[in-house]
Amino acid sequence: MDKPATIKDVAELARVHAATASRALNPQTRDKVSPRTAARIVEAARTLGYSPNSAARSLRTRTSSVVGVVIPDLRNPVFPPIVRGVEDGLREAGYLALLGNTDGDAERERDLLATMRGQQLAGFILATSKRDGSPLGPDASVVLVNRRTDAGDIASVVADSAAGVHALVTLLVTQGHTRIGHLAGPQDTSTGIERYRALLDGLSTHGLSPSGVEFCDAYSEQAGYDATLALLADRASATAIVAGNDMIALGCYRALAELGLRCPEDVSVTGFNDMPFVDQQRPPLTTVRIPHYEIGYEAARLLLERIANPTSPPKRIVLPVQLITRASVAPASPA
Amino acid sequence: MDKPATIKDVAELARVHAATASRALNPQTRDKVSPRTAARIVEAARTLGYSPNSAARSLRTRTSSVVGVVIPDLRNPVFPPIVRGVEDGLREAGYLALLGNTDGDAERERDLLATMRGQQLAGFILATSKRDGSPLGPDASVVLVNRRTDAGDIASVVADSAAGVHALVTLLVTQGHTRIGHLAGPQDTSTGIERYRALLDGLSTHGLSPSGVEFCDAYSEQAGYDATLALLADRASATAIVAGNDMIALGCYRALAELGLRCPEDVSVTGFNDMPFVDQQRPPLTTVRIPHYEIGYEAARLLLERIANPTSPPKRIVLPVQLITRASVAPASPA
DNA sequence: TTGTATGCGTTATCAA
DNA sequence: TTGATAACGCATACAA
Repeated sequence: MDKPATIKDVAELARVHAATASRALNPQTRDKVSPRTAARIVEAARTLGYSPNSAARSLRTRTSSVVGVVIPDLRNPVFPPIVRGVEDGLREAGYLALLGNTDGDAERERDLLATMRGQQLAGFILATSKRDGSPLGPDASVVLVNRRTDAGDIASVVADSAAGVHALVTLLVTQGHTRIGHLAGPQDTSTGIERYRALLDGLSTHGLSPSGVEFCDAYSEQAGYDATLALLADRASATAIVAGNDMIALGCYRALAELGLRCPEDVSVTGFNDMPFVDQQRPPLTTVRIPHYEIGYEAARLLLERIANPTSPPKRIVLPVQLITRASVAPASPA
Repeated sequence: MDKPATIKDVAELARVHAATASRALNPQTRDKVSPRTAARIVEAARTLGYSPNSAARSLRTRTSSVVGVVIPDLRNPVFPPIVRGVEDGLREAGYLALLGNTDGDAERERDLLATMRGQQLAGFILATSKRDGSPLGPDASVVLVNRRTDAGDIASVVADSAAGVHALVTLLVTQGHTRIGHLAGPQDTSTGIERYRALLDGLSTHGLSPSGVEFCDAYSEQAGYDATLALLADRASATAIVAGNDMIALGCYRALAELGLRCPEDVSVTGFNDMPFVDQQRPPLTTVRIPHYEIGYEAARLLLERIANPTSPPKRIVLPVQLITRASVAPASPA
């Protein structure tokens, strides 16, 4: 077992030509060879421990069983379950995931995609958050995660952000809140802008408008902290705050504590994502659970579908979300 | 820009032969071509947006710029920062990471490595936890993370578990604890066994032996919960519990609460890893911080070193850990 | 310093 | 149904 066996070795052992061995070993073309010789070839491959050289195959077929997966930062807790779902979905079809982080930097993303493009990848799953630009040539198989192009000409898998925000708004209104502020996520991300729009929309169906909106420049605890201070400096009257995501909500918690405001007695707070451990915060956070793993899994399935059938119209999958009610929301105080 | 430019296109545009273009574009052999023509070739490559076909290159050179990274489960919070560090370290050298999860399943690991082996990878970074067996042929470049072979013949990067455990023991003893129990991690993992041994060793230097040891079959909250019940059923006398990691410690928290025991008043608890959000638990957890990102980064550097120089003796890097003292440890009550 | 020739392992086309 | 042949794009030993 010095050098890995090639298809030629297999062919020799099975006393056929390499081309025949190739046909027998390839599920696509197996029926073009007689069952008897096919069995002999498969047997030979097994005894030799043959595994095809993917470089040679890629060179010949101009594709591979590897998919590029590009995300902003794996340390952001929403991405691990997504990537895990992607990986599981890919592996079922014998595909592997090539992972890259961009930190939300457009230049890093360009570099990374350029590097990946040289790798004969079968396709891409992009979970980067920026909304602008179609990142790859039209010939590439691409699935977007948590992100859609305005044109809608690229396949995508997203959670139903709008439904989640509407559920939050309905919950708050039901609890008697009428002064509802918003800590919006970055508006150059599709989640940020979608949730903001959904909030405006949801409030208006109840005849309300936001009691202040602050825009965070990042989905970070610090940005949430800063935005909360700004929001409550302008108008201290909001009795409920809808945060763009859980990290922002945690920053909001800290700012409220510093201002001497209690949650939920003085101000109700909601998040988005249902990150690990937000159920153990003080108070446990009311939020919207997104099926991260399923998003990744569906994205992988969708990409494989597109690879198999590139001309089919690009699907857009929207997965349902779930309202998770916890102690950070209480009825509005009569004050 | 229909089909990607090949080296032949570049050569044609620069009015040289493909071989010359290859030499000029390859850092290794750039000095074998005159500066003037080299500049012309580089310029041509740039205008054509040339990027080398990695499949062809791999086929020719029998290697690639891709490294396999194998972990148990990306959703375990210790791994994202490690993988991120790996990725950053690799990218500095133009390498990419092919990621795979095994769920700690030996068969899945075998399958995955078999699939990856067919991909002409330059090397492997293995963060799987099982201790047994050398997973790949001796010819492969491999770096182990959080794991060492008993033989020590494979390069590895680990945190100094023993020092961390010793620091915890010293802290507890200094606080007056003499009855210290242990919720050991799985003993088929190197971290589990190392921490257990270090605990025995650390206690013995203070003339103590453990006040009960329970072995968890997984690094999970549930396993920690079960083990705590078992530990305190046998002997309710432990005033401090050293958990194998943070997840086990959280399970311990839950079990203590259920038993009506207060932490830290009745029982002090320590964890290991300093996962996100354990500083926000009730009480905030005393634990040992492991430099996860740096471990990944150093693993990547070490692997690249070995790829460049395969015959050099395999290094074993041990990174320092840091004791994080929080409210889950209090002086032993005189009871 | 540059050009020529060859082969890496596989698959697709063509012929038998 | 099988065999022969060529080509994918690149890097290198050798010749010029």
